[in-house]
Amino acid sequence: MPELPEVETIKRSLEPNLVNKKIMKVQVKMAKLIKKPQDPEIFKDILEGSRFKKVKRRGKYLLFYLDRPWVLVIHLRMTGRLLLLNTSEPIEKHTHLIFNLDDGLDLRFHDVRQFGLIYLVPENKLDLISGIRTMGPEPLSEEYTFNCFRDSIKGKKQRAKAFLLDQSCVAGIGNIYADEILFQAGIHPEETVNNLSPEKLEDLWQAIKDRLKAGVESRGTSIKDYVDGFGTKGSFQEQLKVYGRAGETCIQCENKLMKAKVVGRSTVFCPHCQPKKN
DNA sequence: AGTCAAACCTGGGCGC
DNA sequence: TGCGCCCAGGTTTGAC
Repeated sequence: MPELPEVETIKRSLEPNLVNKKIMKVQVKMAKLIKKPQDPEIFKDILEGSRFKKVKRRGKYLLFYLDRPWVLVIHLRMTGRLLLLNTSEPIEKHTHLIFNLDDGLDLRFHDVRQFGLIYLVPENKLDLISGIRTMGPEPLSEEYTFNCFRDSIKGKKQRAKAFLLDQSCVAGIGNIYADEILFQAGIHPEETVNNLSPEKLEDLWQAIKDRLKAGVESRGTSIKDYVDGFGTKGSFQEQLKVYGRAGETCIQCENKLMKAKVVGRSTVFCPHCQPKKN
């Protein structure tokens, strides 16, 4: 479900409402989602009595720092949700984890497909989580300069779509934003990245920053499941130019948008505005 | 180094 | 209404 803009929006909705809140009780309803530590009782023992100090995002991961040297790390994968609700609210189906806080609110983890990942690791051992250990640069950070981007692409023979979806190349992009970025940059999803001209590389770098930034400003894309920590939908779906529009008309040239499988993911693009060189 | 299919799950939508 | 099939915002694994 959520890509960088959605996870960032969730982070922003949760942080002001979690900082300094104490976890009174942890209810584990589906232990298999807790990947570390293995024993859910240890998970509960460390969390109960802790206070949230800070919430961060890294790629598509949410990091909840505590007033103990431990970090709660959550990846929402496809259908995960984190919601702040009154304890009195009925517990919806597919709610797998509940944190009862000291102000009458719950932080609840809800996940229809049960793909979500939950970890509790020592603050200085975030590298135990392989997806974080190998995570590429944050595309909206100041450090993600054109030089940084160009270096990250140097020598790569992946297709453009594969590069964007590879979290070790650049953090946080998923299927929706990958298609939107490639359309904006005018790059065919199957173009090999080391074939791109310097101009096209610049376009791609700009498009990564621009589309992700626009997604954050619209508070994410709500197509099926995505909502922020208060259940509020985003609005970036209104600005999608290719994703979900296969067979419809390109907004730039009036040709028909094509659908293809690239890197095992459904991909929509305009063959005219995103030509392939070879 | 890259690509591909399968696996992990449930539910929605479609054709019949 | 029901059945079977395909699809879905992500990532890992193992085979080539």
